[in-house]
Amino acid sequence: MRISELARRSGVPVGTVKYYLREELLPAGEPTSATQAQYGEEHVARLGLIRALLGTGGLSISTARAVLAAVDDPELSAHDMIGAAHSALPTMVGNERPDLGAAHAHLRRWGWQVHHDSPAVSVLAQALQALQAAGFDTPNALLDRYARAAHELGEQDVAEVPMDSPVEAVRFVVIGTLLLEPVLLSLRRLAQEDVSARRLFRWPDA
Amino acid sequence: MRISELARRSGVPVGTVKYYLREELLPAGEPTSATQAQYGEEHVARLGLIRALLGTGGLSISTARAVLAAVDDPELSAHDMIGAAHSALPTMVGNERPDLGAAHAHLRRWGWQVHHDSPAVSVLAQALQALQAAGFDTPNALLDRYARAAHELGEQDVAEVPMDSPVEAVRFVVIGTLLLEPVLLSLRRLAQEDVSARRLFRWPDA
DNA sequence: CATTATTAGCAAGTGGAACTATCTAATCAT
DNA sequence: ATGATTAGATAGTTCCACTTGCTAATAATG
Repeated sequence: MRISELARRSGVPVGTVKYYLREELLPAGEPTSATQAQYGEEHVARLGLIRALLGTGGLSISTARAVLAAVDDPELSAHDMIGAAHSALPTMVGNERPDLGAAHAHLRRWGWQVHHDSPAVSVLAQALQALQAAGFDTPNALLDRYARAAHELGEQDVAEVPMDSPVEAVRFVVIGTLLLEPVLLSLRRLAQEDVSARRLFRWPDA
Repeated sequence: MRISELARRSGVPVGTVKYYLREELLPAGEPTSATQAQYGEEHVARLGLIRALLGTGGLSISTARAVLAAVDDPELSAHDMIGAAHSALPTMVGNERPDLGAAHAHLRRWGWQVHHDSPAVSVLAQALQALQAAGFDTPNALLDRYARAAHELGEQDVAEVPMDSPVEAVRFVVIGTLLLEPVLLSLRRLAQEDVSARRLFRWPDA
């Protein structure tokens, strides 16, 4: 398959395919001459993954490159995998490092064993800070409930990782972690709608 | 307080404050002359909220404007509020409308009462499509567990909405829905880390 | 074999988003 | 009255994810 067919099959414009090649998101095809290369089914699948990461996953090109590198790495061993996957994932931090104190206090309260400098801790800390800056109170009870729900999900996520193949496991963790996020968020919103509809939520006629 | 002090207090550069004024994210101050205006504490707080929405919340300027308009609207009545809040929230869709069939099938299975054309349904549908495009299998069992966790959170979210003041309620729903999202996502990742650490997750020595 | 289409690879351009800088005329602070 | 500050407007900047336009080489077709 040549580039134009690859473009047709994947629904990605030729120019964009070339761009992804340049950005090393998509591996080069097998060159058959100075101006031609062959692409296979794996390229079609890879483009599907790339579009999913960039679109729904909301990743930048450079983050996607890191994530895909993790997916490709056959050396990635075991428990480090989740760590590697997570550190390849986007942190959306950007600005100064937030105060990790509150976040660590919560983690201690829940007895969670996590790396002290895990990027997710920074994200949590920053999110808590943002809530505070926005004047939104976050009592422990609320966070505890969120933590419990998150922990149930985390257990299920980890339990489902296919243990027979490291390559598949990395794929599973990286993609599952990232692409299930919008699923989770939209389900939460839909659940809010459902609950509020069920309660026929109304004000006492202001 | 004049603009330079407002900028100092909030940590937002003067030029950016002016930009937010232009974009109608921040209400104008009380003008004291043709070239001067007074700002108050509410402006400082509002800037905190704006930065939280734009930064941690990941909203665009135009989406933030819609969200803030919802927060400001004292008319917004009751159960419509959650709907209004949600429709003001970002959909991150952008491209063509996805096939809603699968999403609706799940919602029917769960017996959730949601608006057929709720934006969250589109987000869910698109996320499911992205998973499929990425070659990631999402069996019903997995989604069911996610739905159950999400529904628990949704119940708690709705139960905590302060019913005594419509204005506060809108604030709570909009900010809570948006700014707790990164909290939830980071907690899920941390829970994954915790679970995988506990299991001393290892391969059988490849 | 001649002609047309396609391709790899590269450089430059585009459009949107979120600021950031500059300027002017008015006003304030001392 | 002299320097600092401000509102308001316009223009410029930076970054990002493409997109366009090229060239020289190769492939497909009649």
